[in-house]
Amino acid sequence: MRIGELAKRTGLPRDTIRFYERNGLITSQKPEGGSNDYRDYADEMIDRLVMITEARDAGFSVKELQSLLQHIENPGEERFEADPFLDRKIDDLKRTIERSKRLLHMLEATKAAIRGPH
Amino acid sequence: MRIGELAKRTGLPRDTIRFYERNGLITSQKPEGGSNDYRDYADEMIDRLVMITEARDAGFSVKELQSLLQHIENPGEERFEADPFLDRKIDDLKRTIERSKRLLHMLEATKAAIRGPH
DNA sequence: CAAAACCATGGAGTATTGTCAACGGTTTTG
DNA sequence: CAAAACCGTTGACAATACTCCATGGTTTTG
Repeated sequence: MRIGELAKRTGLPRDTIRFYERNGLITSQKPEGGSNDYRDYADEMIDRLVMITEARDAGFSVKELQSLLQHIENPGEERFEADPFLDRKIDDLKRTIERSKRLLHMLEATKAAIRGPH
Repeated sequence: MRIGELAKRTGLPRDTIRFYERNGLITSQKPEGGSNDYRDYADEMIDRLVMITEARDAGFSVKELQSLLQHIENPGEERFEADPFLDRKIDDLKRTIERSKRLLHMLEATKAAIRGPH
């Protein structure tokens, strides 16, 4: 699949996809002896981009995603051992969820206060 | 309280506090006929900055916080009516929480997969 | 009272995350 | 086959959120 189709399927602009690729978040194959230099994307990149978008929206930076995807793709080495990076990200996420819940309750209380007692 | 103490109590750098003030997130009194031009901060600004930090960490932009704090401070006008801005922010927050939970489960699954079956 | 610590302002600098435009080549389509 | 649609690269531009520095004045401290 070429970049235009990938863009259509994920809803992301082409330039954003290229940006993520430059930063190692996704990969493509460049046809060897072809007459063009168009990137060719595997189907899996669709899900991957959707996941990347979710993670970005959840506060993960591109740099964090580089490491994260690396760890997910390439478990290798530290099998049977704790992965400090993964553990830290999991903790961050838990804290983010708690923080968001606190904020949510605050906003809901504010809303109730504004509407006044009924 | 002057900016140095506020910085110590909130853990934020002075420049960040000034930045937030420039952007209308907090306020201070400038002594009228004094011999200096030092800002004077009320105690409430401590909690306010803590809340701002939480909201920033939860993904709120400074611009959003401007509006949000305005709405919280100044309910006035639309009493007894729905506040679209507040409602939208509440929805955003709910979506963020769900998104983060999905991601959390994914990371935990990844962790389990890496550790392998026991 | 002098040195150290603190404060203000203005403006420059930085990192992150895209987004856009220009230019030139390739593919698809009517 | 010509125009439209697509693709690549490079480099500029932009918004956001700080962060730092220079300069100069004020307050605190030993």
